[in-house]
Formats: sequence, structure tokens, C-alpha cells
Amino acid sequence: MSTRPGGRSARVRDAVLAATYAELAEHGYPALTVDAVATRAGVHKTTVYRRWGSVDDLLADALDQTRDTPWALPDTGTVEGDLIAITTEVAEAFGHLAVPTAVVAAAFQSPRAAGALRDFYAARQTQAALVVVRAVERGELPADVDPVDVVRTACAPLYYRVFVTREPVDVAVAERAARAALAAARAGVI
Amino acid sequence: MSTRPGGRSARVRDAVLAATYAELAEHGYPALTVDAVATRAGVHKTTVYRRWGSVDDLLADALDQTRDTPWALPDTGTVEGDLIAITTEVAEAFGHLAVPTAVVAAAFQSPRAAGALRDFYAARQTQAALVVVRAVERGELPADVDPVDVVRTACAPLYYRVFVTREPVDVAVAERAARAALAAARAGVI
DNA sequence: TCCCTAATGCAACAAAAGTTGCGTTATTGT
DNA sequence: ACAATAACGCAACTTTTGTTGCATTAGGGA
Repeated sequence: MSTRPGGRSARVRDAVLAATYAELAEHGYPALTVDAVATRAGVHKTTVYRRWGSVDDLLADALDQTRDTPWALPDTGTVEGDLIAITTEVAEAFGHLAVPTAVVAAAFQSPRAAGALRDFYAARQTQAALVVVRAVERGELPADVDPVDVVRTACAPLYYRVFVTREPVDVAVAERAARAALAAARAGVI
Repeated sequence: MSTRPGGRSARVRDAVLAATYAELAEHGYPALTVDAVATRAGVHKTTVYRRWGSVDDLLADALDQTRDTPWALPDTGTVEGDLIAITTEVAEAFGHLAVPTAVVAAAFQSPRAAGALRDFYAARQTQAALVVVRAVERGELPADVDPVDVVRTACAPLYYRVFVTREPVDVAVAERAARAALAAARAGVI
């Protein structure tokens, strides 16, 4: 018997990850401490330190968990509609949650979190690229486009604004970013 | 006599900010401590705590300093050349320095650093947008483009790769990003 | 059901981060 | 030149963060 994943261990993990999200939403990433998460989860801090090691590894685990949850790919009938749906969803995620920013911040501090972030976006990008693949099949876009790069180009300005230049994002920005990526794809430079 | 900016104070500030960059380049942001910076600068840690408060405020001050240093705007004769020059410069900055990532990371933790980051990129974007303004004057691009947004669209994919999806960046990526932004501008969607 | 032990709780400890009071140095206005 | 005082150095202290040894609880196979 090397490991023991059922019963209490699973309950503790769920409680701790839920407490992590809750603390994050209430106080933000800078105030996220192992002690606060442990107390909120009704668990001793040594447990968290032993199983995760730090708040950043904690966030990495939380991200792994959400990565494996299903995600609904839009299917509006046109690439433009699909891409706008994706970028709008991204933009709205930043309006409501402090979670995505926290995960990116954690990735700067912990290799574990950085790996989780990379895996997460690799999975999401591959899924989202399907809307471009479908567009090529419908003849909306040239066959030699790079589907992942179209998605990347569409989403990048939103993240750039939020994380780098600290400019606001809204639906208008999301639509413009999607249309810009589409124009580049149609011009054959992506 | 309220403040005393000359002589020793200025020397201490320069020494501490230089030590901050040096520590950053050697050990990276996660290992950046007030104590290490102070020792390296030949200054006591209380001095740093009293004048700056934290490593993040320290980085903010360092960023303010570099923001005010002049920056050479490319002028190759075409928008495409200018934009590629800009994105390539950005891409190369990530290859050599750990500094830009550290500043972004600091902005997550300190409002002071976030403000400095915003001001820094606002200044740089306004400058860089001049290459687009010149292109409009030359008739290379339609008159109703948003110059800042062209620059933003060109640079965004690089930052997105480095910070969010953790994908590598090179000259090829930089050129593609610049050409994609240009295609969007020519199509009139930016 | 019973035993083995992985996983947790607890308390005491160690280390790092940040603060405070006070004496000393050196800039700046007169 | 010289006094006034902003800024710094130093040491002791407080707080926060992370660790370790040991007792206790509970999962899972026999």
C-alpha cells in the first residue's frame, strides 16, 4: 500500500482546493497564505505544507483540477462568431474572477505552477483551435492557416492588456481582437 | 527643508537600484530579497525598508527610472520593417533578461509596481505608435487605423507566449506577429 | 472484524521577513 | 564656517513563514 487516495485524503484535497479559490476571490493573490487556506478548509497547516509545499503548488493543483473539467466549445456557424464567443468568454473571466491572474502570478514563482499553466493553456488552445479547423473545412479560411496560431492571435491582446499594460478589457476589445486575428488569417499571414 | 535629494541619497538610490537589477539577473525574481539587495548595494536593510518598503516597490522605482531613459524608435522606411524591428526587439529582450518578467510579476503583488508598469507601457506604446502614424502619412495604411492598437496587436502575442502559455519566442514568431497586425490594419478592422 | 500504516493533528521549534528606537553621519540653508 | 536635521547604520525586537518529532485517526487489505 503506497498511497491512499480514497476517503479522507480526497475530502481534504477538495476542501483545501475549494478554500484556495475562496480565499483568492476574497482577498486576492498577495494575501493568499497557507495558514489562511488551511484554517478555512478546517485542516492543519502542516497538512497543506506536507501535501503541497506552498501556495503556488496549491494553485498549480487547483489548475490541474479545472483543466480536466469539460469546457463547451462554441459553434455559432461562422468562424467570426466562434472566435468572438471565445474572446468574449476570456474577457468576462477577467471581470469576475481574480483566479486567472493569480495563477499567472503563481507561475512566476513556482516551476510547478508554471508547468500547470502551460499544460492548461495547451489543452484549451488545442480545443479552441477546432473552430478554425471547422472553418477551413467549410471553406471560410485558406487550408494552410495555423489553427492554434489564429486562436493565439485572437486571445493574446486580452491577456496583454490585463497582465502587461494593465488596460481595461470589455466586449468591444474582445470583438476587435477576434476580427483582427481573422483578418490576418484571411490574408494568409497566419 | 522637507527632502534632501542630492549627494548621499542619490548615490544610495543608484546603488540600490543597480543592485536590484544585478540580483534579478543572477538569481531571478523569486529569490529577490530586500536583504540581498541591501547587502549588495553596501547599504543596510533598514534603509531600503524605510525608503522603498518592499522589493516590489523597489522594482517599481527601477522601472520608473528606465522609463525615463531614451529609446530609439526604428525607422526602416516601411511599416512592416518598423513593426518587425519593434517585435524583434521585444522578443530578444526576453531571451537575455529576466527583468521584464520580474516587473510583471511584481505588478501582481504591489499596486505601486502595477502603476509603474502601466505608466511604462503607456509611454512606450505612444512612442512606438509613431511608426504607424508615419505609415498613414505615407499612405501605407488607411487613415482611420488606431495606431496604438496596431502596436498592441503586434506585440501582444509575444507577451502572451512568454507569460501565459509559456511557449518559446524567436524572430520568426516576432515577424509573424508584426505581419498579422499589419494585415488586420490593412483590412480596416483595427 | 482486525491489523497495518498512510495521513492528519498538535506543539514546539527554526528561519526568514519586517519593525522600532537611538546614536551617528553628512547634506543643506544661513 | 556652522548649526539644524534628513538620511543612514546598528542592534534588538516582533511577526510571519516554514519545519520537525511524535501522538492520534482512519483507510484498505487480510
